[in-house]
Amino acid sequence: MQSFLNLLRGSEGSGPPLAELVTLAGRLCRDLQDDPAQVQPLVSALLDSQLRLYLLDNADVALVCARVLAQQEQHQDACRLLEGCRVPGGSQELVQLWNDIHYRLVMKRLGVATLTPVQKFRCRKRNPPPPSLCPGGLKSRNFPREVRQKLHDFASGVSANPSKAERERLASETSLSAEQVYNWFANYRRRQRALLQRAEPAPDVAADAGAGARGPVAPRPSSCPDLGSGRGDRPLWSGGREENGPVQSPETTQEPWEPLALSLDFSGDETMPKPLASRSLQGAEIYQEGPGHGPASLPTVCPGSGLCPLAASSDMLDPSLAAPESWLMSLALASSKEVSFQTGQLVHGHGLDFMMRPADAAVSVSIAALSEPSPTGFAAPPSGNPQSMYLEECPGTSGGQAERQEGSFLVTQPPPPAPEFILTQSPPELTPAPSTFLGPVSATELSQPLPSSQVQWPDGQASSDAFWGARVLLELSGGSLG
DNA sequence: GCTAATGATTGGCT
DNA sequence: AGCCAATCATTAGC
Repeated sequence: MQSFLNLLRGSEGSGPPLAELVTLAGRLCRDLQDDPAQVQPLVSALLDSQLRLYLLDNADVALVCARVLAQQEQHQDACRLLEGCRVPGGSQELVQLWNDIHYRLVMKRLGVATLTPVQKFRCRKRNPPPPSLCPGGLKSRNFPREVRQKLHDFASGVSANPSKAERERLASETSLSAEQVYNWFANYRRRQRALLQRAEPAPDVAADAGAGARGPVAPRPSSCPDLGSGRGDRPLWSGGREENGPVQSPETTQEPWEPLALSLDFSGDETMPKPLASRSLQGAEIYQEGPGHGPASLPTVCPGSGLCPLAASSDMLDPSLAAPESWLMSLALASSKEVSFQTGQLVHGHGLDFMMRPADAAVSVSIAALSEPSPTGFAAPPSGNPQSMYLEECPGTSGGQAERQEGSFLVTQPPPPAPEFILTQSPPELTPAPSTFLGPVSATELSQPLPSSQVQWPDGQASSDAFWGARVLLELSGGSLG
């Protein structure tokens, strides 16, 4: 120490110091930084030296000197010192010290002993470190947008549970580490679940039976790569800041529909394509046929020009119907577009079975969900009190005088006095149409623009089990179908 | 300044 | 190792 001070004094006035002197000063500072009795005179000598500008280009010298100044409450001097030093490549430690100094100033000003993380952040924003300390500037902690988009696309389009090989590939493609990719997907899954749980207003007891909330991801059919990881891994259609997944057609992004609050309880069934489920109750849209079975092959949602405007007023819809019933309904509607209603006709499509039955009032759609893929046949009408909602065939675009779109329905809210929505406790049989309801469908009416239909929902069960086994029993109970 | 989103960490569990 | 919940620190958007 003393020999260094002598060396320092001997070097003054003779031009720039030797690099060795600067290096020695830095090493000494680092070695003595925890010894106040020695570091104080060292710092005084360094700062009093005519060579201080050179010495302070050493990161350790600058660090220790500024720290000592800060400890002596000479914050302004410490900051000026940090602003003046030219450490090659910058220094994280110096930036940290810069921040610490400003934290102390803020604490002093506010009269507090500590700062919250947010207060520290604001302090850093207001007092960015000098460029000489961080030449590259402050980097955003968040991943670049393109990176997040890529990860999100993978999560929504392929799997939210990528294999190790997939994660490594994504890591190389995004310049992230494998651990970062892993964390991203873990957070993604977790937050998608949280999103669903938050949007879930009422527990569905029946739906929860037999499927633990933390159960493993339901196996996905090989033909359904899109949905593999379950209830939480699909993006909302238009909610939040998340980008839309690839399932959504470009057209849908242009629609001004309000995102419907989701209230899903798949309860172990993780195969439900939530976006479709929620969207199915939103606005005018039709489903176009898609190949194969299962949600991944669901028809592409596209806005129908007045066709099938589900949910005349979506805000009246009970969010608990957003899925999966509504989604099944959508499937029903989608599939029903493919057929003409024929009494007794069995229709297969999209993994669902439909049967058209003769009746004399309205269309009753009963949905029963099975846990196994449905072969043919029909699900027994659900027991208990089904919830009911009403469907009307789409009125189209011209003030209700629409073209007939066979199988295209409009979900309407029930007339008053039903306050909330359409979930009335009704007997398993057909719910009588309200007075303002358009009423039963006659054979002749079915060939007219606005046949009415009524849908009965099972209580709970449909939302509990796998979509794959869902059967829809579409009972066409209105008149004979000419 | 507030709030929600985001990335990371920790500890427990299988 | 992989997943989870809880939590923290940071950040963007308003």
